[in-house]
Amino acid sequence: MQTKVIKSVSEKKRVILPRAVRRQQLILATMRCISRVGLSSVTMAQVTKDAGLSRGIANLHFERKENLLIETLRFVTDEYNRGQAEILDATTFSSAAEKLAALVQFQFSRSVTEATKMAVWFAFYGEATSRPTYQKICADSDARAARSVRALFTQLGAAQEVLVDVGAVTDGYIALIDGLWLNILLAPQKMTRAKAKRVARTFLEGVFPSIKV
Amino acid sequence: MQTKVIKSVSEKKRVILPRAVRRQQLILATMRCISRVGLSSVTMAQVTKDAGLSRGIANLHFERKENLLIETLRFVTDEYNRGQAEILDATTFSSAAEKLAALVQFQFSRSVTEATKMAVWFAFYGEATSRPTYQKICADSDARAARSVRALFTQLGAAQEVLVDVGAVTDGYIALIDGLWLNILLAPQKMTRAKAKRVARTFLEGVFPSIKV
DNA sequence: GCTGCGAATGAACGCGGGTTCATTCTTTTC
DNA sequence: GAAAAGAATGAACCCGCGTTCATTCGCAGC
Repeated sequence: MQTKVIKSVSEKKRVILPRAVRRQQLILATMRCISRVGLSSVTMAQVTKDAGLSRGIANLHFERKENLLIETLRFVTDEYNRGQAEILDATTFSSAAEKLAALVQFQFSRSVTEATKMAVWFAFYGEATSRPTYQKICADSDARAARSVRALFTQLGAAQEVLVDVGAVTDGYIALIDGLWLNILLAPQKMTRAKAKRVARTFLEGVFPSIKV
Repeated sequence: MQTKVIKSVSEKKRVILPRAVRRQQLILATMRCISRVGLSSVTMAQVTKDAGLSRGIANLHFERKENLLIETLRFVTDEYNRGQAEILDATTFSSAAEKLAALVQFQFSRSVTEATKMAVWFAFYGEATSRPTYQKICADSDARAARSVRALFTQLGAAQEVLVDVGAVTDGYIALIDGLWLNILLAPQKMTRAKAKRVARTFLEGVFPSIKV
Protein backbone atom coordinates (compact mmCIF):
# COMPACT_ATOMS: atom_id res chain seq x y z
CA MET A 1 0.00 0.00 0.00
CA GLN A 2 1.25 3.43 -0.85
CA THR A 3 -0.03 4.90 2.36
CA LYS A 4 1.94 2.34 4.22
CA VAL A 5 5.15 3.31 2.47
CA ILE A 6 4.58 7.00 3.03
CA LYS A 7 3.59 6.38 6.57
CA SER A 8 6.64 4.31 7.30
CA VAL A 9 8.80 7.09 5.94
CA SER A 10 7.21 10.00 7.81
CA GLU A 11 6.29 7.96 10.81
CA LYS A 12 7.38 8.50 14.38
CA LYS A 13 10.55 10.46 14.07
CA ARG A 14 10.66 11.53 17.67
CA VAL A 15 11.73 15.12 18.06
CA ILE A 16 13.05 16.66 21.24
CA LEU A 17 12.68 20.37 21.78
CA PRO A 18 13.23 22.78 24.67
CA ARG A 19 10.54 23.16 27.24
CA ALA A 20 9.70 26.74 26.25
CA VAL A 21 8.97 25.72 22.66
CA ARG A 22 6.68 22.88 23.69
CA ARG A 23 4.83 25.10 26.10
CA GLN A 24 4.19 27.69 23.43
CA GLN A 25 3.06 25.05 20.93
CA LEU A 26 0.55 23.80 23.44
CA ILE A 27 -0.66 27.27 24.33
CA LEU A 28 -1.22 28.15 20.69
CA ALA A 29 -3.05 24.89 20.13
CA THR A 30 -5.20 25.63 23.16
CA MET A 31 -6.16 28.99 21.71
CA ARG A 32 -7.19 27.44 18.42
CA CYS A 33 -9.23 24.79 20.21
CA ILE A 34 -10.97 27.28 22.48
CA SER A 35 -12.02 29.36 19.51
CA ARG A 36 -13.18 26.25 17.69
CA VAL A 37 -15.08 24.36 20.38
CA GLY A 38 -15.30 26.76 23.32
CA LEU A 39 -13.58 26.81 26.67
CA SER A 40 -16.18 24.59 28.27
CA SER A 41 -15.57 21.70 25.95
CA VAL A 42 -11.90 21.81 25.17
CA THR A 43 -10.28 18.49 25.91
CA MET A 44 -6.63 17.63 26.37
CA ALA A 45 -6.98 15.10 23.58
CA GLN A 46 -8.04 17.84 21.16
CA VAL A 47 -5.29 20.20 22.22
CA THR A 48 -2.48 17.68 21.97
CA LYS A 49 -3.79 16.40 18.66
CA ASP A 50 -4.02 19.96 17.30
CA ALA A 51 -0.45 20.54 18.42
CA GLY A 52 0.59 17.32 16.69
CA LEU A 53 1.92 15.89 19.93
CA SER A 54 1.21 12.96 22.14
CA ARG A 55 -1.38 12.64 24.81
CA GLY A 56 0.85 12.80 27.85
CA ILE A 57 2.96 15.78 26.88
CA ALA A 58 0.64 18.37 28.33
CA ASN A 59 0.96 16.87 31.76
CA LEU A 60 4.70 16.74 31.33
CA HIS A 61 4.96 20.48 30.74
CA PHE A 62 1.94 21.88 32.59
CA GLU A 63 1.07 19.19 35.13
CA ARG A 64 -2.65 19.90 35.06
CA LYS A 65 -5.07 21.06 32.44
CA GLU A 66 -5.98 24.04 34.61
CA ASN A 67 -2.37 25.26 34.47
CA LEU A 68 -2.36 25.11 30.70
CA LEU A 69 -5.53 27.18 30.61
CA ILE A 70 -4.15 29.75 33.02
CA GLU A 71 -0.94 30.05 31.02
CA THR A 72 -3.00 30.50 27.87
CA LEU A 73 -4.88 33.39 29.43
CA ARG A 74 -1.64 34.91 30.65
CA PHE A 75 -0.13 34.54 27.19
CA VAL A 76 -2.95 36.53 25.60
CA THR A 77 -3.08 39.27 28.22
CA ASP A 78 0.70 39.66 28.31
CA GLU A 79 0.91 39.92 24.56
CA TYR A 80 -1.71 42.64 24.53
CA ASN A 81 -0.17 44.56 27.39
CA ARG A 82 3.26 44.42 25.82
CA GLY A 83 1.89 45.76 22.54
CA GLN A 84 0.02 48.56 24.22
CA ALA A 85 2.95 49.52 26.42
CA GLU A 86 5.22 49.65 23.39
CA ILE A 87 3.08 52.48 22.08
CA LEU A 88 2.16 54.30 25.26
CA ASP A 89 5.65 54.22 26.77
CA ALA A 90 7.30 55.30 23.53
CA THR A 91 9.04 58.66 23.43
CA THR A 92 9.28 58.89 19.66
CA PHE A 93 5.86 60.33 18.92
CA SER A 94 5.85 64.00 18.05
CA SER A 95 2.61 64.63 19.92
CA ALA A 96 0.16 63.06 22.33
CA ALA A 97 -2.46 63.15 19.58
CA GLU A 98 -0.27 61.04 17.36
CA LYS A 99 0.27 58.56 20.13
CA LEU A 100 -3.47 58.33 20.58
CA ALA A 101 -3.93 57.62 16.88
CA ALA A 102 -1.37 54.83 17.13
CA LEU A 103 -3.22 53.38 20.11
CA VAL A 104 -6.51 53.17 18.20
CA GLN A 105 -4.72 51.68 15.25
CA PHE A 106 -3.19 49.04 17.49
CA GLN A 107 -6.38 48.20 19.35
CA PHE A 108 -8.15 47.37 16.13
CA SER A 109 -5.21 45.90 14.31
CA ARG A 110 -5.74 42.51 12.77
CA SER A 111 -3.36 40.87 15.19
CA VAL A 112 -5.32 42.05 18.23
CA THR A 113 -8.81 41.50 16.86
CA GLU A 114 -8.30 38.21 15.09
CA ALA A 115 -11.14 35.81 15.85
CA THR A 116 -9.12 33.26 17.75
CA LYS A 117 -7.72 35.81 20.20
CA MET A 118 -11.04 37.57 20.77
CA ALA A 119 -12.66 34.20 21.40
CA VAL A 120 -10.04 33.35 24.00
CA TRP A 121 -10.37 36.71 25.76
CA PHE A 122 -14.09 36.49 26.15
CA ALA A 123 -14.12 32.81 26.95
CA PHE A 124 -12.03 33.56 30.03
CA TYR A 125 -13.97 36.71 30.86
CA GLY A 126 -17.06 34.54 30.95
CA GLU A 127 -15.52 32.22 33.48
CA ALA A 128 -13.76 34.88 35.51
CA THR A 129 -16.61 35.37 37.98
CA SER A 130 -16.27 31.87 39.29
CA ARG A 131 -12.49 31.45 39.04
CA PRO A 132 -10.44 33.74 41.24
CA THR A 133 -7.29 33.04 39.25
CA TYR A 134 -8.84 34.13 35.96
CA GLN A 135 -10.44 37.09 37.66
CA LYS A 136 -7.14 38.26 39.03
CA ILE A 137 -5.29 37.94 35.75
CA CYS A 138 -8.03 39.80 33.89
CA ALA A 139 -8.33 42.50 36.53
CA ASP A 140 -4.57 43.05 36.68
CA SER A 141 -4.29 43.27 32.94
CA ASP A 142 -7.20 45.71 32.75
CA ALA A 143 -5.76 47.85 35.51
CA ARG A 144 -2.39 48.06 33.83
CA ALA A 145 -4.00 48.96 30.50
CA ALA A 146 -6.21 51.57 32.15
CA ARG A 147 -3.36 53.23 34.01
CA SER A 148 -1.37 54.05 30.91
CA VAL A 149 -4.41 55.18 28.95
CA ARG A 150 -5.30 57.45 31.82
CA ALA A 151 -1.83 58.98 31.76
CA LEU A 152 -2.17 59.77 28.09
CA PHE A 153 -5.65 61.20 28.57
CA THR A 154 -4.42 63.41 31.40
CA GLN A 155 -1.88 64.87 29.03
CA LEU A 156 -4.49 65.40 26.34
CA GLY A 157 -6.94 66.88 28.81
CA ALA A 158 -4.42 69.43 30.03
CA ALA A 159 -4.07 70.73 26.49
CA GLN A 160 -7.84 71.32 26.25
CA GLU A 161 -9.49 74.60 27.11
CA VAL A 162 -12.65 72.88 28.31
CA LEU A 163 -12.23 70.91 31.54
CA VAL A 164 -12.72 67.19 31.05
CA ASP A 165 -13.34 64.58 33.71
CA VAL A 166 -10.32 62.42 32.89
CA GLY A 167 -11.43 59.60 35.16
CA ALA A 168 -14.85 59.26 33.55
CA VAL A 169 -13.42 59.63 30.06
CA THR A 170 -10.82 56.94 30.66
CA ASP A 171 -13.37 54.53 32.08
CA GLY A 172 -15.65 55.33 29.17
CA TYR A 173 -12.97 54.78 26.57
CA ILE A 174 -11.87 51.46 28.06
CA ALA A 175 -15.46 50.29 28.23
CA LEU A 176 -16.08 51.44 24.68
CA ILE A 177 -13.15 49.43 23.38
CA ASP A 178 -14.21 46.31 25.27
CA GLY A 179 -17.72 46.68 23.94
CA LEU A 180 -16.50 47.12 20.37
CA TRP A 181 -14.35 44.02 20.68
CA LEU A 182 -17.34 42.10 21.92
CA ASN A 183 -19.32 43.33 18.93
CA ILE A 184 -16.58 42.29 16.55
CA LEU A 185 -16.60 38.86 18.13
CA LEU A 186 -20.36 38.35 18.12
CA ALA A 187 -21.29 39.93 14.82
CA PRO A 188 -18.12 40.32 12.74
CA GLN A 189 -20.03 41.01 9.53
CA LYS A 190 -21.97 43.81 11.21
CA MET A 191 -19.08 45.38 13.11
CA THR A 192 -15.91 45.52 11.07
CA ARG A 193 -12.54 46.71 12.27
CA ALA A 194 -12.83 49.83 10.14
CA LYS A 195 -16.23 50.68 11.58
CA ALA A 196 -15.02 50.11 15.10
CA LYS A 197 -12.10 52.45 14.54
CA ARG A 198 -14.49 55.08 13.26
CA VAL A 199 -16.66 54.73 16.35
CA ALA A 200 -13.66 54.99 18.66
CA ARG A 201 -12.42 58.10 16.83
CA THR A 202 -15.86 59.70 17.02
CA PHE A 203 -15.78 59.21 20.76
CA LEU A 204 -12.28 60.65 21.10
CA GLU A 205 -12.95 63.67 18.92
CA GLY A 206 -16.04 64.28 21.02
CA VAL A 207 -14.10 64.51 24.27
CA PHE A 208 -10.91 66.06 22.88
CA PRO A 209 -12.33 68.47 20.28
CA SER A 210 -9.02 70.16 19.55
CA ILE A 211 -7.44 67.07 18.03
CA LYS A 212 -8.17 65.06 14.91
CA VAL A 213 -7.45 61.39 15.52
CA MET B 1 -33.36 13.02 68.28
CA GLN B 2 -35.02 16.23 67.44
CA THR B 3 -33.48 16.35 64.01
CA LYS B 4 -34.91 12.97 63.31
CA VAL B 5 -38.37 14.07 64.28
CA ILE B 6 -38.16 17.22 62.21
CA LYS B 7 -36.74 15.30 59.33
CA SER B 8 -39.42 12.68 59.44
CA VAL B 9 -42.05 15.40 59.45
CA SER B 10 -40.65 17.56 56.65
CA GLU B 11 -39.29 14.63 54.70
CA LYS B 12 -40.27 13.65 51.19
CA LYS B 13 -43.59 15.32 50.86
CA ARG B 14 -43.78 14.97 47.11
CA VAL B 15 -45.18 18.07 45.47
CA ILE B 16 -46.63 18.25 42.00
CA LEU B 17 -46.53 21.54 40.13
CA PRO B 18 -47.27 22.70 36.58
CA ARG B 19 -44.58 22.30 33.98
CA ALA B 20 -44.00 26.04 33.60
CA VAL B 21 -43.24 26.44 37.29
CA ARG B 22 -40.75 23.58 37.30
CA ARG B 23 -39.02 24.92 34.22
CA GLN B 24 -38.60 28.33 35.77
CA GLN B 25 -37.30 26.86 39.02
CA LEU B 26 -34.68 24.97 37.08
CA ILE B 27 -33.73 27.97 34.99
CA LEU B 28 -33.26 30.14 38.07
CA ALA B 29 -31.19 27.44 39.72
CA THR B 30 -29.08 27.20 36.58
CA MET B 31 -28.38 30.92 36.71
CA ARG B 32 -27.28 30.71 40.32
CA CYS B 33 -25.04 27.76 39.57
CA ILE B 34 -23.46 29.38 36.52
CA SER B 35 -22.59 32.45 38.54
CA ARG B 36 -21.22 30.30 41.33
CA VAL B 37 -19.16 27.71 39.46
CA GLY B 38 -19.09 28.91 35.85
CA LEU B 39 -20.78 27.65 32.72
CA SER B 40 -18.00 25.22 31.98
CA SER B 41 -18.45 23.29 35.17
CA VAL B 42 -22.12 23.41 35.93
CA THR B 43 -23.47 19.94 36.45
CA MET B 44 -27.03 18.71 36.40
CA ALA B 45 -26.53 17.40 39.91
CA GLN B 46 -25.70 20.89 41.17
CA VAL B 47 -28.61 22.49 39.39
CA THR B 48 -31.22 20.04 40.58
CA LYS B 49 -29.85 20.13 44.10
CA ASP B 50 -29.89 23.94 44.09
CA ALA B 51 -33.49 23.82 42.90
CA GLY B 52 -34.30 21.37 45.69
CA LEU B 53 -35.51 18.78 43.22
CA SER B 54 -34.57 15.31 42.20
CA ARG B 55 -31.92 14.26 39.76
CA GLY B 56 -34.13 13.15 36.91
CA ILE B 57 -36.46 16.11 36.77
CA ALA B 58 -34.33 18.17 34.44
CA ASN B 59 -34.49 15.52 31.78
CA LEU B 60 -38.23 15.27 32.32
CA HIS B 61 -38.77 18.96 31.53
CA PHE B 62 -35.86 19.80 29.24
CA GLU B 63 -34.77 16.45 27.81
CA ARG B 64 -31.11 17.41 27.53
CA LYS B 65 -28.80 19.62 29.54
CA GLU B 66 -28.10 21.67 26.44
CA ASN B 67 -31.77 22.61 26.20
CA LEU B 68 -31.81 23.83 29.77
CA LEU B 69 -28.80 26.01 29.06
CA ILE B 70 -30.34 27.43 25.92
CA GLU B 71 -33.58 28.21 27.74
CA THR B 72 -31.59 29.90 30.48
CA LEU B 73 -29.92 32.15 27.96
CA ARG B 74 -33.25 32.90 26.35
CA PHE B 75 -34.75 33.69 29.73
CA VAL B 76 -32.10 36.31 30.46
CA THR B 77 -32.15 37.94 27.04
CA ASP B 78 -35.94 38.00 26.87
CA GLU B 79 -36.20 39.56 30.28
CA TYR B 80 -33.79 42.30 29.31
CA ASN B 81 -35.43 42.97 25.98
CA ARG B 82 -38.86 43.14 27.56
CA GLY B 83 -37.64 45.64 30.13
CA GLN B 84 -35.94 47.80 27.54
CA ALA B 85 -38.91 47.70 25.18
CA GLU B 86 -41.21 48.73 27.99
CA ILE B 87 -39.31 52.00 28.20
CA LEU B 88 -38.49 52.62 24.57
CA ASP B 89 -41.94 51.78 23.23
CA ALA B 90 -43.71 53.80 25.90
CA THR B 91 -45.70 56.84 24.83
CA THR B 92 -45.99 58.35 28.28
CA PHE B 93 -42.68 60.20 28.42
CA SER B 94 -42.95 63.93 27.95
CA SER B 95 -39.74 64.11 25.93
CA ALA B 96 -37.15 61.99 24.20
CA ALA B 97 -34.57 63.22 26.70
CA GLU B 98 -36.65 61.87 29.55
CA LYS B 99 -36.97 58.56 27.84
CA LEU B 100 -33.21 58.46 27.46
CA ALA B 101 -32.76 59.14 31.16
CA ALA B 102 -35.10 56.26 31.95
CA LEU B 103 -33.10 53.99 29.64
CA VAL B 104 -29.83 54.70 31.45
CA GLN B 105 -31.57 54.23 34.77
CA PHE B 106 -32.86 50.86 33.62
CA GLN B 107 -29.59 49.65 32.13
CA PHE B 108 -27.82 50.15 35.42
CA SER B 109 -30.66 49.20 37.68
CA ARG B 110 -29.91 46.63 40.31
CA SER B 111 -32.14 44.08 38.66
CA VAL B 112 -30.22 44.23 35.36
CA THR B 113 -26.72 44.47 36.80
CA GLU B 114 -27.00 41.97 39.62
CA ALA B 115 -23.99 39.67 39.71
CA THR B 116 -25.82 36.49 38.87
CA LYS B 117 -27.35 37.91 35.69
CA MET B 118 -24.16 39.58 34.48
CA ALA B 119 -22.30 36.34 35.04
CA VAL B 120 -24.82 34.43 32.96
CA TRP B 121 -24.73 36.96 30.12
CA PHE B 122 -20.99 36.89 29.78
CA ALA B 123 -20.67 33.18 30.33
CA PHE B 124 -22.78 32.64 27.24
CA TYR B 125 -21.07 35.41 25.30
CA GLY B 126 -17.83 33.60 25.93
CA GLU B 127 -19.16 30.41 24.43
CA ALA B 128 -21.08 32.04 21.61
CA THR B 129 -18.24 31.84 19.09
CA SER B 130 -18.31 28.07 19.13
CA ARG B 131 -22.06 27.50 19.57
CA PRO B 132 -24.25 28.70 16.72
CA THR B 133 -27.36 28.53 18.88
CA TYR B 134 -25.92 30.82 21.54
CA GLN B 135 -24.53 33.09 18.89
CA LYS B 136 -27.90 33.44 17.22
CA ILE B 137 -29.76 34.19 20.44
CA CYS B 138 -27.18 36.78 21.47
CA ALA B 139 -27.05 38.38 18.04
CA ASP B 140 -30.83 38.57 17.76
CA SER B 141 -31.16 40.07 21.20
CA ASP B 142 -28.44 42.63 20.47
CA ALA B 143 -29.99 43.55 17.15
CA ARG B 144 -33.40 44.10 18.70
CA ALA B 145 -31.90 46.23 21.47
CA ALA B 146 -29.84 48.24 18.98
CA ARG B 147 -32.81 48.92 16.70
CA SER B 148 -34.88 50.66 19.32
CA VAL B 149 -31.95 52.62 20.72
CA ARG B 150 -31.19 53.77 17.22
CA ALA B 151 -34.76 54.98 16.79
CA LEU B 152 -34.52 57.06 19.94
CA PHE B 153 -31.16 58.47 18.93
CA THR B 154 -32.50 59.43 15.52
CA GLN B 155 -35.17 61.45 17.26
CA LEU B 156 -32.64 63.10 19.55
CA GLY B 157 -30.26 63.75 16.67
CA ALA B 158 -32.94 65.53 14.66
CA ALA B 159 -33.43 67.98 17.53
CA GLN B 160 -29.72 68.89 17.48
CA GLU B 161 -28.32 71.76 15.51
CA VAL B 162 -25.01 69.97 14.95
CA LEU B 163 -25.26 66.95 12.63
CA VAL B 164 -24.52 63.69 14.41
CA ASP B 165 -23.67 60.37 12.82
CA VAL B 166 -26.54 58.43 14.39
CA GLY B 167 -25.17 55.08 13.26
CA ALA B 168 -21.77 55.57 14.84
CA VAL B 169 -23.27 57.05 17.99
CA THR B 170 -25.67 54.14 18.40
CA ASP B 171 -22.92 51.57 17.89
CA GLY B 172 -20.76 53.51 20.31
CA TYR B 173 -23.43 53.72 22.96
CA ILE B 174 -24.25 50.02 22.76
CA ALA B 175 -20.58 49.13 22.96
CA LEU B 176 -20.09 51.51 25.88
CA ILE B 177 -22.89 49.87 27.85
CA ASP B 178 -21.58 46.38 27.15
CA GLY B 179 -18.12 47.46 28.23
CA LEU B 180 -19.43 49.01 31.41
CA TRP B 181 -21.35 45.86 32.25
CA LEU B 182 -18.19 43.86 31.72
CA ASN B 183 -16.34 46.20 34.06
CA ILE B 184 -19.04 45.87 36.69
CA LEU B 185 -18.74 42.12 36.42
CA LEU B 186 -14.95 41.94 36.56
CA ALA B 187 -14.20 44.65 39.09
CA PRO B 188 -17.41 45.51 40.94
CA GLN B 189 -15.59 47.40 43.67
CA LYS B 190 -13.84 49.59 41.10
CA MET B 191 -16.82 50.16 38.81
CA THR B 192 -20.03 50.77 40.70
CA ARG B 193 -23.45 51.20 39.21
CA ALA B 194 -23.41 54.89 40.09
CA LYS B 195 -20.08 55.43 38.41
CA ALA B 196 -21.19 53.56 35.33
CA LYS B 197 -24.29 55.73 35.06
CA ARG B 198 -22.12 58.81 35.29
CA VAL B 199 -19.88 57.57 32.50
CA ALA B 200 -22.86 56.77 30.29
CA ARG B 201 -24.33 60.21 30.91
CA THR B 202 -21.03 61.90 30.13
CA PHE B 203 -21.02 60.11 26.81
CA LEU B 204 -24.60 61.07 26.03
CA GLU B 205 -24.18 64.71 26.98
CA GLY B 206 -21.13 64.76 24.77
CA VAL B 207 -23.01 63.67 21.68
CA PHE B 208 -26.33 65.39 22.46
CA PRO B 209 -25.13 68.65 24.02
CA SER B 210 -28.56 70.25 24.12
CA ILE B 211 -29.93 67.79 26.69
CA LYS B 212 -29.10 67.10 30.30
CA VAL B 213 -29.55 63.40 31.04
C1' DG C 1 -62.94 4.84 47.83
C1' DC C 2 -60.89 3.06 43.63
C1' DT C 3 -58.42 3.46 39.54
C1' DG C 4 -55.49 5.24 36.00
C1' DC C 5 -52.54 8.79 34.47
C1' DG C 6 -48.76 11.36 34.58
C1' DA C 7 -45.44 13.92 37.55
C1' DA C 8 -41.44 13.00 40.35
C1' DT C 9 -37.79 10.23 42.14
C1' DG C 10 -33.06 8.36 42.48
C1' DA C 11 -30.33 4.20 41.75
C1' DA C 12 -27.78 2.40 38.06
C1' DC C 13 -25.32 2.55 33.64
C1' DG C 14 -21.99 3.74 30.25
C1' DC C 15 -18.97 6.78 28.30
C1' DG C 16 -15.77 10.35 27.92
C1' DG C 17 -12.06 12.84 29.73
C1' DG C 18 -8.02 13.96 32.91
C1' DT C 19 -4.22 11.87 34.76
C1' DT C 20 -0.66 8.24 35.51
C1' DC C 21 3.27 5.64 34.41
C1' DA C 22 5.99 1.96 32.30
C1' DT C 23 8.40 2.09 28.24
C1' DT C 24 10.91 3.99 24.20
C1' DC C 25 13.97 6.99 22.21
C1' DT C 26 17.35 11.08 21.92
C1' DT C 27 20.93 13.65 23.71
C1' DT C 28 24.68 14.52 26.74
C1' DT C 29 28.54 13.35 29.53
C1' DC C 30 32.64 10.99 30.65
C1' DG D 1 31.05 3.79 23.02
C1' DA D 2 28.57 3.17 27.27
C1' DA D 3 25.64 4.91 30.47
C1' DA D 4 22.87 8.26 32.66
C1' DA D 5 19.34 11.78 32.13
C1' DG D 6 15.34 13.14 30.78
C1' DA D 7 11.95 14.17 26.89
C1' DA D 8 8.15 12.00 24.63
C1' DT D 9 4.81 8.48 24.01
C1' DG D 10 0.20 6.28 24.47
C1' DA D 11 -2.24 2.49 26.69
C1' DA D 12 -4.67 1.95 30.83
C1' DC D 13 -7.08 3.56 34.88
C1' DC D 14 -10.58 5.73 37.35
C1' DC D 15 -13.80 9.01 38.43
C1' DG D 16 -17.57 12.05 37.43
C1' DC D 17 -21.31 13.38 34.82
C1' DG D 18 -25.38 13.04 31.61
C1' DT D 19 -28.93 10.14 30.76
C1' DT D 20 -32.16 6.25 31.44
C1' DC D 21 -35.90 3.89 33.50
C1' DA D 22 -38.31 1.05 36.91
C1' DT D 23 -40.76 2.50 40.66
C1' DT D 24 -43.35 5.58 43.76
C1' DC D 25 -46.69 8.76 44.68
C1' DG D 26 -50.38 12.52 44.19
C1' DC D 27 -54.52 13.81 42.06
C1' DA D 28 -58.58 13.94 38.92
C1' DG D 29 -62.51 11.40 37.32
C1' DC D 30 -65.87 8.08 38.30
